[in-house]
Amino acid sequence: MATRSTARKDEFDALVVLERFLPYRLNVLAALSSNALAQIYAERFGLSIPGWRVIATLGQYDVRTARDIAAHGIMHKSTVSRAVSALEERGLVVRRANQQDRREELLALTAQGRAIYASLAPQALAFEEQLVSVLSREEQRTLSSLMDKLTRHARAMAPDGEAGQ
Amino acid sequence: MATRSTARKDEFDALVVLERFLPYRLNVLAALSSNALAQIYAERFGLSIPGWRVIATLGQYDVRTARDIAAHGIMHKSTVSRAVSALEERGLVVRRANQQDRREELLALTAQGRAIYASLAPQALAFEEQLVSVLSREEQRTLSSLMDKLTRHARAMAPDGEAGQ
DNA sequence: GATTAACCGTTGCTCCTGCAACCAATAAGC
DNA sequence: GCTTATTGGTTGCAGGAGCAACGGTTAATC
Repeated sequence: MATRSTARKDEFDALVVLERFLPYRLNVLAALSSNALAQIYAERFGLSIPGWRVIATLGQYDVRTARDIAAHGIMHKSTVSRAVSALEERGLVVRRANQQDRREELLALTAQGRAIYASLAPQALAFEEQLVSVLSREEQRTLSSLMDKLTRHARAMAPDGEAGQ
Repeated sequence: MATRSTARKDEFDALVVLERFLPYRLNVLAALSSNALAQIYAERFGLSIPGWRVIATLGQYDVRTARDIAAHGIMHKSTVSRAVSALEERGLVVRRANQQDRREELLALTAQGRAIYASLAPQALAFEEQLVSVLSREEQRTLSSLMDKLTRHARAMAPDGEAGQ
């Protein structure tokens, strides 16, 4: 193993090569993308990451429960709960009790919330566009399809309801 | 816009479709993979995520500074600092002052640290293998190459030294 | 060569986040 | 129908993580 006194193996007998280890690479890429995106919605709108995710989900789906949002984005339910409270306090989100099942609350954006969504969405898309601009359209489609496959499989692998609780 | 009283747009006029929005998808996939992997090194070895990353980096590169590790894995320098302190206290990592530049410290695994690395690495690889098993070898190579391109570009886009500070 | 700037790493502070326990409501079991 | 389990959501608590300010060291500037 340690043959030389001042060993410098430089990944000779490395067991895991991080640059090829998918979970590590996914984290690095997700962190880079998240950090960059966060600058937009944090600085300009004072939104946290979960806050933006809640708004984006409600912007797309109109009405959802906190549980749905958590499961969709692999967030802890307490994370979503607190994000929703903060957004409600700022008047961006409203809760409405579901009369069919009064355990859950139906969430929706207010007019103000939709305004932020409408203002933020194009900037988010522009960022994404810039990010994927190194790939050809064909490559983008391929990446998309591979990620879908992987995500479906990863969700299936996750212990029971780990797909967000 | 809101044409019907009980609107249910279901992504009709959604500005951002999360299922196709790359940063969101990257986060979801990274979270799924991280959560699953964390179970291995948290439960069996009491390691935090940054802790495991430090060990994996030193396992591969033998000797690195905290700064290197942070930049490599897009972690904040304080995160790495605290992870290293914890690992040192457990006797898994040693610091050695660099005599050429006494600002930085050269980090390395102890025998005990290497033992954990050796025990953990195969399990991590097995998990990765299981994760990518939905893809053919060809698809795995393609994904790998696309992710490399994207990551290089994302690193270049990041403000100056954001590639880990 | 003295001052200034840049850099590595640590730490106090604060906020975030996950866990687990909990409340309220519904569903299941008997 | 009453008890028990499950579920959606909240919250106290404790650990984790980012920010910014700092000490100590080296590089740059003049």
